[in-house]
Amino acid sequence: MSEGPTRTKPRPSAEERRRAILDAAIVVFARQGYHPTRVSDIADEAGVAYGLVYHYFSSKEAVMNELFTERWSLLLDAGEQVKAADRTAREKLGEIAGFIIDSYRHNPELMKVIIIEVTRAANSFGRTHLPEIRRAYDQVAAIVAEAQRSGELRSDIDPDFVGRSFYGAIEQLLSAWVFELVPATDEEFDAAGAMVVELICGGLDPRDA
Amino acid sequence: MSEGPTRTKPRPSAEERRRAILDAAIVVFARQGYHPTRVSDIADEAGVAYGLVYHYFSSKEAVMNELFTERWSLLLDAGEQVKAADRTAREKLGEIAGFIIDSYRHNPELMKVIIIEVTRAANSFGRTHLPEIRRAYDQVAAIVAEAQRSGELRSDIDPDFVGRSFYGAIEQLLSAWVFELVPATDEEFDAAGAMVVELICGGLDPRDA
DNA sequence: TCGGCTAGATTGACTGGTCAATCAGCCAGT
DNA sequence: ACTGGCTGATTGACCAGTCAATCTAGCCGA
Repeated sequence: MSEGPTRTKPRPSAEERRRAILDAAIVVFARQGYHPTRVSDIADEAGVAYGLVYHYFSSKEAVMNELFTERWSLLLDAGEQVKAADRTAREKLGEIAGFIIDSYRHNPELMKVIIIEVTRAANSFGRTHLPEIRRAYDQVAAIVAEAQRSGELRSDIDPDFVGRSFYGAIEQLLSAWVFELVPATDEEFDAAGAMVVELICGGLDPRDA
Repeated sequence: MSEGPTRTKPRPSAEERRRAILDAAIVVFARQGYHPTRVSDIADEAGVAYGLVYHYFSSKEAVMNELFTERWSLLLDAGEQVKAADRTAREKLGEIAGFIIDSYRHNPELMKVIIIEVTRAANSFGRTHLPEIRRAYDQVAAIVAEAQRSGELRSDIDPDFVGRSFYGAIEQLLSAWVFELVPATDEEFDAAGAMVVELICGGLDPRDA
């Protein structure tokens, strides 16, 4: 076989290896779910030896935590930005919804794993990461509370409840795409954000239409 | 020890035994979650031998399925009743929310198990029972669709999306009680139903208030 | 330039512990 | 004395995490 003249396979850097393992984990977690996947599945998908996973991560659980934390901190950062911006509450909620929907659009497997295995998995990772998850709810609640103070939104509904419901609606939205109950097309993605905001902010009353 | 004169322990009927096992399962599933509970935990809680669980049920999974199906069919029946009733959509959704909240009020452990282990557990029982779960969403969607046709509700939001969001909000509501983020008091129970309906049907617009 | 040397990366067979499910009988009630 | 509800020790499968051995890159002194 003709080999290149100098080197044919430069060994990947530690960072690249780590990334390869994380990316492989996204693929297999998305395909089979967290619990049914064996560590060897991750290693095989990444094309590395079983033991190497433990060289870069302390446990299978740590791999999952890394995936979640990495992405969720982006979401929280975006939320803080939006919260501080000078816009109507409606626009702010629209941007948060849009950010999440775009995350799904560009990285459906990762978002599937995060929604199914963490956010909705109240007894496993959802329990562990409750504080971070709540922080996202609280951002929405804060936006709503401020808008209630200024009179932009009616004040007779608990803002914490709105925050939870907002994410409840979004979870259901993504779940429907994940389980292919609704086609995950660009048109759906574009329409979905507006729908969440309309439902939560605008309600269903015809006086509004 | 003074024993009664005739019989001290009439052996429980088969039906009673079966019930005792199901009730024990509710307690331990609610306490520890489905996956971490061993079949011996159920047997111990019920005060029966390990093997007896397998006399009445084919597997640990079958116990869980029975718990879910038993209760969910009540919910679906109630939903059909409400759907057919002669009321406004607002009232109908209020009754469905009220039914679920009352279920939690009177049987918090069972509802905890159903919400956490089935409804929100998209990768285990949630997957298995998706068709039945969807049926509940569809009832809400049908109520909304009819109200849209009659003009009671605005028509520019997909009723299927409303159905999913409605249950998304309720899931979050119950989850908050389950994890004691919000006190599960009678006042909360009474207020919660109205809040769901207001948010989903009434929206947040002050023009409405 | 070359060989030896070390640290860190990489390998995968193996171990230990966990349970779900089975099954060979036991015994209470008739 | 029979029979079917009932018992619980046993078995078999599974898999996360360990670890001793091997490899490789790059450094250093001759």
